[in-house]
Amino acid sequence: MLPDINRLKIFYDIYTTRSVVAAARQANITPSAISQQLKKLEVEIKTPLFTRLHKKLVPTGEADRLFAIVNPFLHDLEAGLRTINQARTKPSGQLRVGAPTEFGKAFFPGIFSSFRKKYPEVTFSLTLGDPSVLLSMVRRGTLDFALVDVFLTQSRVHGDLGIYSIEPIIDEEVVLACSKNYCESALGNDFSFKRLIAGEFISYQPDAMALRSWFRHHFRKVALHPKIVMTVDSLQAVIACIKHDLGMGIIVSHMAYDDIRKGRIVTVATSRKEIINRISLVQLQDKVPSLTDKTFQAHFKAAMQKAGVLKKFSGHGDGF
Amino acid sequence: MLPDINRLKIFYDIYTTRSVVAAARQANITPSAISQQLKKLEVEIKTPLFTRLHKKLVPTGEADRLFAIVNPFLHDLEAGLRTINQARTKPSGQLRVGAPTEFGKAFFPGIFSSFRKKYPEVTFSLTLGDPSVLLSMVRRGTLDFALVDVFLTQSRVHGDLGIYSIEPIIDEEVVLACSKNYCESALGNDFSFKRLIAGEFISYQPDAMALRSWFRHHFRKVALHPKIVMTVDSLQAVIACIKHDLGMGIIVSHMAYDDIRKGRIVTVATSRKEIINRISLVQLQDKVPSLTDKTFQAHFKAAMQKAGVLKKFSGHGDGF
DNA sequence: CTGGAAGCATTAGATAAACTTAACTTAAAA
DNA sequence: TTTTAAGTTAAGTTTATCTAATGCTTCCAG
Repeated sequence: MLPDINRLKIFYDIYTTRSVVAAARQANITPSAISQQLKKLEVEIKTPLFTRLHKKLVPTGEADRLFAIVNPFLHDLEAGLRTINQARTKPSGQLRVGAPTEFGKAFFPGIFSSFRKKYPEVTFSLTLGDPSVLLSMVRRGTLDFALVDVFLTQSRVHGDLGIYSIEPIIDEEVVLACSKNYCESALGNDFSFKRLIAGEFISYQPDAMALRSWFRHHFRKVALHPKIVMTVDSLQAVIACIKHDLGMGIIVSHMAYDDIRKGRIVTVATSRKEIINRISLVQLQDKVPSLTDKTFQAHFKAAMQKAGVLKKFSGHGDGF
Repeated sequence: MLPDINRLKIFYDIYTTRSVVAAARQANITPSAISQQLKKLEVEIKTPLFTRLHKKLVPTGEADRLFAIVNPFLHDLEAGLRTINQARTKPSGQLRVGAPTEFGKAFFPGIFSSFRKKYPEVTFSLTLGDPSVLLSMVRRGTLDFALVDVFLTQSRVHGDLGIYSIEPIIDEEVVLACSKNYCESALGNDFSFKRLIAGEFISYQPDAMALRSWFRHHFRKVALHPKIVMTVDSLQAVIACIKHDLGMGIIVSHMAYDDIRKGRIVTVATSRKEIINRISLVQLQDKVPSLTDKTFQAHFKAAMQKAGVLKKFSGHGDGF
């Protein structure tokens, strides 16, 4: 059905130059080869493309139509390859990264912005989502890499983790927090299970998964019916609610660093260590990272380092 | 710079199937060949296109971009070739024809219309112009063929006529005509040079070329200062002016067939035969005419035959 | 946990192209 | 007329593509 596509390039050379000899020079082969290729192409598509006039080739209407198809393609191809190739010396092109919803919303806009100041040829596509979604996108090649809470999913990821390279980047401290006010008036500074469970809570989802796992971790008990006074699927919003004395909520400590340091927000401490949410950089094990990948990842890690995530509150931050 | 383009087709097969084996089936070659070609392509463009996962090929971002270029091209190409090929069994596509201005305006709309009733897949591009323009367009392949007053130009066509195939189609009788009224009242039915030159004329151009050559032909004299009462570059308009007794004008007899037959318009007869304007079908000698070409040309000739151009008034109509 | 099965990669050898050289044709220029 | 330039053709060579056979790895079934 389709002709030999290389011949179309030769056709292009002939069409643009209107000459076999000129086309041969352009293609760095002999006129004879050009002539033969053109003939074969005409046989393949069963249509004459040029009327042979002495020392001249006059394109037929079919040649015009074919050229109209081939010409833009060859230009697109050349431009595309130039772009692709230039990405080997200078970061450029689109970077497709995935991140957990809250984490992504909080950090990436700023990181993207600062990165693009250095490398304006790079564009981004940020996908926010659950680990399982992000991992499968990485596996399908839809994402170049993703930041993922691997610990949370490790077990229930379909397919095996062996195909990924997983590099821990930061450990988020997951804490139950409330305002200083609330801590004194509602809890009387008492962090016992009984006292806590009787309080009010702000949750991300109606099922209060995060809350339940916090209680499971810290008290080995299930918080049967926490009194959810507010449900909002945004970390920033939960922090704001806490500050307005609405109740207690699960937050990531470094996201409210200043408020905690200055005592406006209090984290509920128990005898057990805090839950650590390990966020890792996940990419395909066998993928050779592009220059753009590597450059951005370095930039990202530096930014995380600089933000000093976690280390301020506990000691188990630097992972492996 | 550019990679081997055939490999891009193989890349396309791999990308769409995400599998070497499936691509091999599609291309009717062995998986080994596919694998080798992919490897060579990746070396050529110095960019990995797929990360090899067990039993799976995951496209990189570069592969996505390349595919975005190759995919539409292959589809366009296939569609284009289908169209081109179908033109071998059924007239279709664009027919680019040239014609003298007046002749084209008068005949082609109707002929195109009747042709498209039979062959709705054919579209037209009609170029009206002088012989020299039309011939050079034919020579450059911009027109598939043209109707041309060859006699008028024969001598001053640049390049030689040998490259064209020239087939006389019709001989137009070029006459000086006026209304019956005008003939009687203004000329007194006297067609002598003196009487004629004293009359009023309708001309196409201010320089009255056609008029002058009519007088040169019929009286061997130059009509020095004909009294041009109207200038309009349209044969139909000139005929209308004549019918309104405005004066005499050069027209092509068959265009006013009915009016002449019924005596409403009178042609000025002299001792010499009428000027014959031979219109020929011109195309490149060596061009193999497409089915669409041939079908339309047959249709055109039949229509001319049916119109019975010229034969009604004189005998030298059927050319060679 | 062991033994196919399935998919991809690699090699060498076979096959099929693409290319070159050289001779020929033709039309235009000198 | 001779010369030149462009295109074509035929034959031989070179190059590249393909196949066949083999190995590797992972997945799945027994």
